[in-house]
Amino acid sequence: MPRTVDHDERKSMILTAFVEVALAKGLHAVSLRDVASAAGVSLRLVQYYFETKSGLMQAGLSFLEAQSNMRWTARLDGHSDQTSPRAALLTLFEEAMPTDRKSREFHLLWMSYTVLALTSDEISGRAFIDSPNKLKGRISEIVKQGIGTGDFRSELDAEAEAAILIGLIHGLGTAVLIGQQSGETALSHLSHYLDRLAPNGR
Amino acid sequence: MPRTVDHDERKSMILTAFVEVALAKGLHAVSLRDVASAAGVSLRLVQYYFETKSGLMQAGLSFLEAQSNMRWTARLDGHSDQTSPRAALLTLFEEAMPTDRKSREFHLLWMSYTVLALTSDEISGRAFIDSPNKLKGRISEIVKQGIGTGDFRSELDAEAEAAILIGLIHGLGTAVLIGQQSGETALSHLSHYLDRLAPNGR
DNA sequence: TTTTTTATGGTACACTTGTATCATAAAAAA
DNA sequence: TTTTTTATGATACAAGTGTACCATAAAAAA
Repeated sequence: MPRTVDHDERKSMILTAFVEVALAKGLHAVSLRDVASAAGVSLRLVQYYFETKSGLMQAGLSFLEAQSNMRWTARLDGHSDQTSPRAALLTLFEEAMPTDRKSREFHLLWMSYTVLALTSDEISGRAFIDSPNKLKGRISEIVKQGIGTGDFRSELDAEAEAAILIGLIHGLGTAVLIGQQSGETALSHLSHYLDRLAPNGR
Repeated sequence: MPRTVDHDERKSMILTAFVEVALAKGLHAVSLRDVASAAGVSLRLVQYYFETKSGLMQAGLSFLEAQSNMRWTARLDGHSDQTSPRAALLTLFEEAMPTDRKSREFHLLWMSYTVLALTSDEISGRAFIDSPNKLKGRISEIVKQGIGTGDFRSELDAEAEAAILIGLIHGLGTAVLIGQQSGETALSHLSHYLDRLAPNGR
């Protein structure tokens, strides 16, 4: 096995270029040549590492997912358990809102992929169900915990609350992304909403 | 002026074909030839009526908006004023959830256009802010009215409530669209949420 | 040193795309 | 009836696309 080059490193370099192009021209308009040129490699090399365009697109999605997961764990590390349920949810919201550039980029591409998965079948739609479901599970846990500690009202249905909360997160996130709302007001709305879950809540 | 043909009728016939193709292949993959063939006309004719592809795309968006407006007014006619604020909001939700085929199609295309507007500048992004803002205004009115009649708690901030509600509508709508949630559960969550706005609400 | 495998470059092909051009039927206006 | 405007058809063109094929440097294995 000669010329041993780190395959994964090469791949992620190309994928970084892919993301760059997708952000500049739109995911639907990405071409192999664009990616190659953005990565500073030949067209052939992109083919070599991803076989087909469809392969590149799927790898791009996985790449995004991985990056997002890293972000989430980095953000939620340390924060665990001792903080109040309310603070935990707020941290979740802060991470989920597309406020900084990186996050906005992720939201945009994720949305683009969602549309693609809904129309063509080049992209499997499973990720777009599994990923929010995972988040929903996390939220549900926090809500349950909050009910247990008395931070939240005892009559709350944790599952239903979690469904509403991810709906809110997604809806407000999109509103921020398209510029209908600022990130700050969205967060204040979420905070306002959390107040109502408390037993003494207005 | 010879050969007087109803221009608008011809246009909307072609636009119907456009929507059909966009649903089948995805908005990003629509070609003028596809539309022409779906409409049973020549490529030249599509050019004749819409000049350029960009023209067709923009006309397609206006077409969708117009159709959606017709649906909204048709649904909300008669319902006005006498019904309770809660019932009025529920009707709004029912209309906004992508449950039937027509509504799902609209949601999908609207989302596709949103993505397009965010990446390329072929499509103006204003519609995607104005349209939800109009809805937000309507909701805000209903909430205000509900506060006035005592149906809703007096301490509510109508504007903030409206922002939260459109966020919820959008978020849950997308969840239904991608199949993460059924329309029924989404509606039940919304109904559940509305309970909390009442003065006696849990 | 020869051979074989890995990694990379160059390029050609068939196809689709949007757009532009030339032609023409048909009906109103002269 | 002739002329002019409107509506439609056929087709050509240049550009960009994904994919396939052929070559080759370089390093490990023989």
